Amino acid sequence: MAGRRSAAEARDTRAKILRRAADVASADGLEGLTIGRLASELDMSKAGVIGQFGSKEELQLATLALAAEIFRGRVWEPVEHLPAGLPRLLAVCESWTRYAKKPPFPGGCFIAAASFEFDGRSGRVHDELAKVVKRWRKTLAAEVETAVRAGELGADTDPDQVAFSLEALAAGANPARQLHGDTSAASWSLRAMHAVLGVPAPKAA
Amino acid sequence: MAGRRSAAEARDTRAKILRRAADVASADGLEGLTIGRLASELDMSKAGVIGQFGSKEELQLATLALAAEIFRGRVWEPVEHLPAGLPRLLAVCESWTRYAKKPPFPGGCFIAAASFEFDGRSGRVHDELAKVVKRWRKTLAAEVETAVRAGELGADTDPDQVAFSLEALAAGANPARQLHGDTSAASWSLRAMHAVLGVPAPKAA
DNA sequence: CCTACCGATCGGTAGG
DNA sequence: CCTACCGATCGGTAGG
Repeated sequence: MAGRRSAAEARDTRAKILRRAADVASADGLEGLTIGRLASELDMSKAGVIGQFGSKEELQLATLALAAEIFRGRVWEPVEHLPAGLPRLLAVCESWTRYAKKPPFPGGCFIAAASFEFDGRSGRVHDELAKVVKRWRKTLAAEVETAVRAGELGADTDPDQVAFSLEALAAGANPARQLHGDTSAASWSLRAMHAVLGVPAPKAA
Repeated sequence: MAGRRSAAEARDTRAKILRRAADVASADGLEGLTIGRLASELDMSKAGVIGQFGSKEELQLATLALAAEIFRGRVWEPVEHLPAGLPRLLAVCESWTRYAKKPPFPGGCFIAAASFEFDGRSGRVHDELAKVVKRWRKTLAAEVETAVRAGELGADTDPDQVAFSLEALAAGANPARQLHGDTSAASWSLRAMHAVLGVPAPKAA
């Protein structure tokens, strides 16, 4: 036991490491993620952890890729089948808000936290993060464009402006919930998103 | 030379350390702030740096206090003299946006970054940060209430909802500018804040 | 505010 | 994927 493993076992181990890495990084940041801590929490050796990835940076990139995949699975995939334009955009707001309210990681939305953590740095993690977020923004902006063409949103709507606003409002739910314990954070977030899209908010809660 | 210093010299040194600490922490986080790095950048010994504060946590708290003071000086104080309510609220949006566009620290707004960095942790830095942000939210919400009483905002306006939205939109300018290099981040932010306050945006840019 | 030092932990490697 | 190990750096202290 404890020697080299089969390819299938190695894949399992890799997945186990990444799950835990995402949990840790969601709370303590991608930089606060350390190989030694991961090893002890997983009852593995440091060499066993890092051997799967080669370097901490590769581990960070793989963790980011997992988080992006989970985000997509929880926010985009559930609404993908809906008609493009405003209906799907509103559904995204809802799945996004649900995601922010019950995040898959203990520290909340990983992407939002990492965006603020790495915005001032340089390197591959910064670059990859920028790519991931830009892709999501483009998805949102394209949806806004469709809604404008369908006449569901005003002709003077700026898709990039709307995409920026939605993202900022979604991200804001994170510190609101976790820093201040605001239980209404998700509902604030959703109502503000609705307002951006010109959907009237129901009176009171 | 290099022995004990007078009280006045010690104060100067303390201020110099904190300035640099805020610069470093704005880019690399309050946790990424290390005593050794600070010492070498300031051409001091580690003992000289930490001796002023006693522990890293105290240094983090002092850095946060400085950042909060600078924020207040750049965002609130310039508009404090204006009439309370919507006029002052709009002026806050402008000074806030200016602040986000030309931040006093290389890594952008310190408070926003720290909020996302520490929202999932516990301890004195988390608690103090929560206090600082809550104080600011209360200032905003009070201003909204004044505007509602003056009839400048609709009677069904929820002050906490508005405060949340403004803060999220201001914070969002940070990763937009630094992660994606969006030069329009500040203007997106301002226009979205205006929309929240029911102020019509000027057509196009 | 300095020198000199402490134990702990960092990322990572050699070799099996 | 483990043991055993590397140099570098971490936060912090003693003592002047």
